Amino acid sequence: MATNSTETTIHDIARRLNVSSTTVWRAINGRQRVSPQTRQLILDEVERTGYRPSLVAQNLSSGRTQTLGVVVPTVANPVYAALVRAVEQAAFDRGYSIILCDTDFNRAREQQYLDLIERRRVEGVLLIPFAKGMASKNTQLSRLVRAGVKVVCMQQRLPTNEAPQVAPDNVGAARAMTRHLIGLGHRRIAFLHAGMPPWHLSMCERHEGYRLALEEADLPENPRLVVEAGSFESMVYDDEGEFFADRVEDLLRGRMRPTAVFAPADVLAIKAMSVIRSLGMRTPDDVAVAGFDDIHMSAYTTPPLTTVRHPTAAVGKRAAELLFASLDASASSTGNSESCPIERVPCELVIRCSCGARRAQVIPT
Amino acid sequence: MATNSTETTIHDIARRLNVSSTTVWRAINGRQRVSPQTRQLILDEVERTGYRPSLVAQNLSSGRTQTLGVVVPTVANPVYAALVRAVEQAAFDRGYSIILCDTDFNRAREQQYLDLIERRRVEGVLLIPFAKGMASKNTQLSRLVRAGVKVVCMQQRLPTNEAPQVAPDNVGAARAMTRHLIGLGHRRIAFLHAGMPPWHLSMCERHEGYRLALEEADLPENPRLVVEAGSFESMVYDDEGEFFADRVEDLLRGRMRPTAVFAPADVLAIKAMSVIRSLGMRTPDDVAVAGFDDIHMSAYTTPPLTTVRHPTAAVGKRAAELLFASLDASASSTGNSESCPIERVPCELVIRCSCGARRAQVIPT
DNA sequence: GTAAATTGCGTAACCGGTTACGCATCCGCA
DNA sequence: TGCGGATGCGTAACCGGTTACGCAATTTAC
Repeated sequence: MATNSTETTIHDIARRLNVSSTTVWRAINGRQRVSPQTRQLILDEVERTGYRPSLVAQNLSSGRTQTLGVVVPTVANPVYAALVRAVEQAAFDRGYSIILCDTDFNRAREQQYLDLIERRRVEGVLLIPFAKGMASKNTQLSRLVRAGVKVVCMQQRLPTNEAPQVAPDNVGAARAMTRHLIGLGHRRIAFLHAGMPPWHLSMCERHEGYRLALEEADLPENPRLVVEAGSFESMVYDDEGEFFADRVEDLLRGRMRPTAVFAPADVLAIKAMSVIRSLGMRTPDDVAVAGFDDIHMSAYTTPPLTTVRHPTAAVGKRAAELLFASLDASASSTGNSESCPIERVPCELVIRCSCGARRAQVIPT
Repeated sequence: MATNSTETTIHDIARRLNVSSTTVWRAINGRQRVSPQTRQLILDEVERTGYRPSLVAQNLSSGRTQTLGVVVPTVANPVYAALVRAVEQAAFDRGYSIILCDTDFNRAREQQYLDLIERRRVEGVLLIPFAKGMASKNTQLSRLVRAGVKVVCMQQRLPTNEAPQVAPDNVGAARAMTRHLIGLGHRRIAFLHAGMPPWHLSMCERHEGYRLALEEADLPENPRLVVEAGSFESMVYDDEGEFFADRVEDLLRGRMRPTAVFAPADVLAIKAMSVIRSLGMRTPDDVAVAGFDDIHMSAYTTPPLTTVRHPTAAVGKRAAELLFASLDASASSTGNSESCPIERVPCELVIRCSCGARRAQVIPT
């Protein structure tokens, strides 16, 4: 029962003009023949009353909601925000709306959202899967997939392989960056691991790239240079920021002092530079720093940050394309592919001063 | 015509159990009496089939969509992202979903989104009104308001006073920060204006606060110290970043060289510090820098940025509260308040090193 | 023992837009 | 004059959940 009084319906217009609502529909949608006079009469009335067809009703009768769910740990993270943005643009171009679901790194909330999304009958879901306790089975997600809702993961893999994924080439890019550092003469390169496996798989992939590059160069990986610097959430919320600072300080004060630090996220790298400065050391003279993501601010830090350019726009766009392709396929045929490929988007190295470069430079990997 | 095959409805369940769909409804919603046996039979079947009621159908029949539209210029801006987050949390707590509309600073897109939002029959809209050409009448917004959709503005005022607004106390906070700079002995304080009036009213308000503080201290405002440093969009997208850098460089190289720079947004302040460094000057020794917003990164810049803490969480939360209050009122009575108050949320000064402080300090305004 | 109230459940209509079907009416053409 | 087809429009049912109404069966009350 509509509480709003001022909502004009197709039936109101029909009644006022003594025609059937079907005729009004035809006049508005121009799909079937209506006499020019009747059409004009109806369009005038539509104009006069400011009638807008209800998408709620259209959705119900068409069985299509033209809506996607976008589930992310937090839009406060600039990388996730960029992904959301890219996805949103792609959806808008296809006439789809985005329901934003910010899970706040919270597993229960994620599950609640996935349930809500299912009840809202969204056509597809774009997911950055990341929440405490992710290792266990994602019941709601499995439900969704079984219910025929298309799901594509971005940025971060799903431990269970239930949905196709689009992500940056974390291993390749981290390897290239580590190679770059080795090429600059660094032999003691630290890695600031944030996020325990298997929660944050992309961090693990970047770690893998780091490891591979060391191996290639016959440099044994030194466990004392791999710092478990706290959970990823702590980067975004300051609460545990102290823990991170303490770990980095331990690293820099220890006997195995690195000449370079590779932080697998710019937010971490920037915080690391802040710690370095607070210890009276200088970047890059005493310690070189490299990041990952190339968030907007990284070009303006002191010194500007050498980093990996995370192709957020490309990842988001590609994920949306994959999702729409999947929707189109299931609309036309019984497209039951069941394959869940992982697509990798290449990254670039952005060489700036934090590793000693004089001029900024962009290198494809 | 539903294309999905696997969608269980309340009628399917009813048919399978030889009861009416009304009975199924009653068993699920527990609002009217059903015999224990029938209830159990139905609940078992619901469980077995994994039935989830369609919110699309519920929305149509109830006339309430439990959905809000959130319209922002871009989630790439950390301040807007923080507002979206706060709003999203508040909405989630009330069982509402958020449709995210990123207008990309684009007027036409904003209008398209507002139209889409109206057709989707959202119950309310939270808007950060800001798009090129905003000075002209916002036709779609007026439509919405007339159609009875509740609108609350955040962060930024609407030139036409059509909706209540929640915003930080820009004037008061900018005044307090300018006072602080004056108190430190600065006499030539520059203001980096970004965004021509009347597009970016909050920038203008901050400018007003700056002006008031100067006036109080009997310091005449020097037009050469007020730099029109490009549009706000240029801060977020790098395209015109050069223009900003050039203007700041002109300022610092000019004969009226300031001893302090007040940038009415942290992203601007951070870029300004980057320019200062590139000119071989130092912050705060040669030029002090103050920002506005206290984005997450500002605590980790070199040097850490003195800034105004923008109460994004409070603003977003309050805006959502106002919107819900308005929805509740129109549901119960004919609540036709027609008043569009502007609510101001107080800010704090966050004193860090970029203005010469030794210890970080937070001061209420 | 009968009236009244309660319980359990079905029917039908509604929310607003969409669509299959069918029936007049009108036109062209032979 | 008659036939085929196009034109213009209305009827009714449907999408899936909700709800007013009412009826029969059972329980309670006096």
